[in-house]
Amino acid sequence: MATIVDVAKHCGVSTATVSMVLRDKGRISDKTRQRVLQAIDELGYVYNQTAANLRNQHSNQIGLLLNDITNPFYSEMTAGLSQEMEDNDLMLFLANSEDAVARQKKFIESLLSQKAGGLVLCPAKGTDQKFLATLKRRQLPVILAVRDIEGTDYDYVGTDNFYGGQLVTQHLLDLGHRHIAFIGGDKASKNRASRMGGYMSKLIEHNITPQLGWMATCPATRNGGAAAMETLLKHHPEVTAVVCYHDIVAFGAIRTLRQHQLEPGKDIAITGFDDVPEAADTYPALTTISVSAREIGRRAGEALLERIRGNTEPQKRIIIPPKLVIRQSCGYTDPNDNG
Amino acid sequence: MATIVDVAKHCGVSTATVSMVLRDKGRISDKTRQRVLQAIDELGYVYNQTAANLRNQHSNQIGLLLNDITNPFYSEMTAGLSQEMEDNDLMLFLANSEDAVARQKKFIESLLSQKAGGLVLCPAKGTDQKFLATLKRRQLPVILAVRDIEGTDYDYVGTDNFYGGQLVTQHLLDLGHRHIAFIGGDKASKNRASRMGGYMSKLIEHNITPQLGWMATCPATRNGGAAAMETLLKHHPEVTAVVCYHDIVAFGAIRTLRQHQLEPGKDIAITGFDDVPEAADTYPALTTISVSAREIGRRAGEALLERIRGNTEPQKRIIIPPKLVIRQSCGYTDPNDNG
DNA sequence: CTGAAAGCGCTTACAG
DNA sequence: CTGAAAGCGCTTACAG
Repeated sequence: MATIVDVAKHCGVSTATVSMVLRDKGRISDKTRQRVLQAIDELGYVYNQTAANLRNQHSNQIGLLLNDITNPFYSEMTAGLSQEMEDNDLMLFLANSEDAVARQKKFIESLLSQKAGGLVLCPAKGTDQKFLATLKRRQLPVILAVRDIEGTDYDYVGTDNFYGGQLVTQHLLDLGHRHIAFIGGDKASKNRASRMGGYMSKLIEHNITPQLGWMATCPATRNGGAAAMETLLKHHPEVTAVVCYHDIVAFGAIRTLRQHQLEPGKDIAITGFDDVPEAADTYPALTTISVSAREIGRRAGEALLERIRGNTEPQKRIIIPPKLVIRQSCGYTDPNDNG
Repeated sequence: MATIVDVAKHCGVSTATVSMVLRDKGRISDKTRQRVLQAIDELGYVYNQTAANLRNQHSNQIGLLLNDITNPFYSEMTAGLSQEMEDNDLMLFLANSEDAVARQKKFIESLLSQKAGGLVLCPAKGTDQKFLATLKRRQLPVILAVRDIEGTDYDYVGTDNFYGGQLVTQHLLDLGHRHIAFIGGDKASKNRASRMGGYMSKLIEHNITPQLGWMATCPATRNGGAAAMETLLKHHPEVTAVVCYHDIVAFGAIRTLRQHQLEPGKDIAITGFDDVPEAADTYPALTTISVSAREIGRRAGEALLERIRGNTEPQKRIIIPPKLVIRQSCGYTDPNDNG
């Protein structure tokens, strides 16, 4: 395996020169550059990034930690980030925390040990500021994505969950619904709290008292949504519409509806959050909040790049405005006809 | 930042000793080990993997190249592989080729430059043996996943596409269908050819002449499926059932069906391939071929680990048997009633 | 515009 | 069971 030394010898220059043409740095005469390039070609030289990493004290690698890559929302986000990284010759380390802080910690320690250049973090449930503070000390640039953490000064890229919750609830109210439930999500989830906050604020605005029984937590999965809908149906038959924590929960809830021969959009209105690709293709297609996961990934990548390049501006919070996407899962007609 | 040298000095041993306790190698007396561990703790020493990578001439990093991480099939596979990697303290590089050989090449070159330990490759469309042969020379362990390439001796993990195509076609034939179409997938796709081969073999077995007009290629996306179904409906109204290249194509096709007020499973039978999570939650739920993407990811990881550890057995081909999953998209009743 | 040389932080072969 | 030292292949500060 040829090294930079071989290349240098082969064309009678120093290794410094070779290194410089390799990275387009410093002033090298065109003639020398050509000679070096040719030697590289002739020797089949391959740049050894591991040596550069050691010498540079940092690598061209960045991490992405997700809770659940299996959720299409995160796949889309990953695609957006991956694109951004590729365009900048950075390599992307991927790991799935599955919402376990222990896994998260392990991954981040590997990152540190690899001298990774940065991290896009969708923090696992239960991540505390203290943990982030230790990260801070280690000088690793971090961008928080999707899930915010209070009391940190890392940049954050996400959406306005409160407003999204309002948007979807207002839509249901406009359609005439008065008995509106909210299901799904973890009790400790801040995003859930915000979405539910938006939901409740709209109920109040319309003089409807939020009922505790209308609000149920559940794992943010298809099965979680299905189970939550099951108990909701049993105990609160008065409900005519349900706001789901996100699309995946909604899909599970719809499954339960169908098992009860209830038609979403006709017998009961249902909404999601995220606007995952599948949402447009279910039957009826899901009315939901579009959050542009891909855009979140892209913007997180951009923000991370800036930090890696040494930008030390104060904390930035990039909030991508949510949009209501009206499809068929809330029907077209006056819901009072059915409820 | 403390190094191994600092640790060694701090407890009066050599760096060799520290290195050895760090990696649980060689014989170190328990007393020495304890002293070293304590020094590490006291100094807040962090192992520098980049130095180890340079010294070892290879890293603890492996690559995963996908065509489309946005397809839930690949997300599931990624989750399976990621799990396997984590269990073995390997880091996973992810990249999306989007079926462009140029991107694929670039990623693999980065991997080589990083001295990655191996690669799980879902080759991009148009990958030729020649390219794989050069990889071979570079000594990078590679496992092919999902898409096979002829004329290479790399291990392969995938499913039996031909048999899967047969399974689904036989099901449709059993239900009484005689005019069965096959839509979706790229003309050059080997997997598509195999699935379609299975489909045709079953038609022939039942004395049905496969019609060219019943078989349409299309991009393997939702929109591709939707468009293909559109033209099929227009030109071949005699068709009562359609085998889709995979689930995502089927979801797009179903969208078109709905737009024409056609009910899948009643007016027309439709099947998928992959058994993506969504398939169980669409309405009607999709009859499809289960391929266990997660298992493919896991097995690919296992196979790669073996190769990394120096196993030089001849090429291994791991074929995970496909299973027919009957749901509602082909109906329950005699399809002749409708067609 | 180019060269000589130190050093990044490990691991391992060798000696004891 | 442990130590001294070479070397992995780069990059950069310095000198010219």
